[in-house]
Amino acid sequence: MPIYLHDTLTGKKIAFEPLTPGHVTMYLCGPTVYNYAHIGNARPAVVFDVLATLLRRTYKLTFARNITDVDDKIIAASKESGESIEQITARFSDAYNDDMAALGVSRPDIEPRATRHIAEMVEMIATLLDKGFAYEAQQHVLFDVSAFGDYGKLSKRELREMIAGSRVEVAPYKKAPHDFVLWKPSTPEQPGWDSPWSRGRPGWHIECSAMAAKHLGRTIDIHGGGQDLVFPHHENELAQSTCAHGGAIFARYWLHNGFLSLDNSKMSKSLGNVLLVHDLVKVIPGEVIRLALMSAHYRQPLDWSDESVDAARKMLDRLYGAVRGIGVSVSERSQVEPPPGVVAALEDDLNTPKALAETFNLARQLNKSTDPAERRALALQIYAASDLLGLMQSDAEDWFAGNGDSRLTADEIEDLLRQREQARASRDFSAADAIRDKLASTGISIEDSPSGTRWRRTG
RNA sequence: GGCUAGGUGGCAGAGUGGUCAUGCAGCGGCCUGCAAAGCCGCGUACGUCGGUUCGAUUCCGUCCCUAGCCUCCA
Repeated sequence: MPIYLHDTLTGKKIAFEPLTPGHVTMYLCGPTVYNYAHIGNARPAVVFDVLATLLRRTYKLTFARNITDVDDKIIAASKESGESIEQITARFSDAYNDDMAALGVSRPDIEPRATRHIAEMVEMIATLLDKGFAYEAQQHVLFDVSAFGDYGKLSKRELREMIAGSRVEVAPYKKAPHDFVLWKPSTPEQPGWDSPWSRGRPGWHIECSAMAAKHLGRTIDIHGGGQDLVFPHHENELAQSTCAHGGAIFARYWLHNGFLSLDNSKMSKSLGNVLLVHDLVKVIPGEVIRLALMSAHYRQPLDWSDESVDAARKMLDRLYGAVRGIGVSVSERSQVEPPPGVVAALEDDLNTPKALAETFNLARQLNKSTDPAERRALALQIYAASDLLGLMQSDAEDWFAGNGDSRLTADEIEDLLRQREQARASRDFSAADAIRDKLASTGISIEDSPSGTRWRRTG
């Protein structure tokens, strides 16, 4: 079965095939490291992590996700805090990787940093100047949008419409409003690099073009990012790369994830409703956050709320509850082929909600079955599906032991359960229920079963 | 104003030209000392108005509404 992906450029879901048989190249726009990542930033990281896992089943994958470590926002942050730019970018890029790891996001194969690719950017800008796609003005270098006939094709905009609706303040050195900066001069206190045009720094868009070309080649298979990057960032990348590389196709498939809202409103600093992954992972299990981000199709809008988090937690409770008590080792689960229904769902443009539904169907079958061999086989299937999705990486017992606010230790709980078992054996049900109530009041719920009593933290 | 996506049952959220999504919540039953968990069953869901069709939630058009983008932004 081929993998189908929705391509923004053509607006269609098309069968995926890499340029080089057997080898896929993928580039994802990563963070600008001037602050912690918020929950909206985590969506593409998770989405493309799932895609990477899926692709690696069939292909060799080279996956690059950049780190933008030169940017006006970083300069501003440094000015504000007094912390050096190097300290800020080091601190927040480490934090980004830690936070994403907490969500089960694997490191990409390559994490290019903008500041280590200035030479490549300068070279690319020089090429664009040579070929007449860019011009120099007052120490700036600008891309001449009018020189690229396909400009607007990715974001499906007509240039004149954009100009009509434009709110861009036209800088005096620009020939046309939508020409964008490839290189801009730095003041002495700003970070800068020598170039033929000025001591300065690159524009944002050229960074990704240069890094993608260096590490993945002139034509990459998949280019991803959030929907809001389509214009202008990806449109501009597309223009630069195509023009610099003699018309070579820049990206063969463009993938964009939908926007995440918070309690049905846009996350923004001015509203003060920005949720940082860094804070969330302290109070919500990473898998819950990850599942919440996968509970809607990646191209759909997704609303983040206490309810959506709660729903994700309950879904995981159900899955862990099904496999609980069935001992499966890590090496065993890694050897099992994931269920065909789950694979098919993901191969159909990464339909994670459907993949989850398929997994829940397996859980129901497992719960229904009384045959130990069948139950075990189904548990392995559920684990294999979860491995594909990056979920259920905890032991089921640990999951239910959780880190709730109960003050009782596991030993104390087990001790109370033994007392309750004795009371039940002597049919002293009021004593047994008193113990159950006591446990419930500290956030422990219990379940009797033929094989003994289980407990879980619900607080 | 322009562009691009959407509008599915109490909620979340897939999908389809004509018998199943799935999860949560609710109701009834089974199981249980009672619960919990689990299992079984139930609820006449597809924004509006038209059109195509034997038949449309699914295709086409209109309208209404929502979101994102058009400016840094995942």
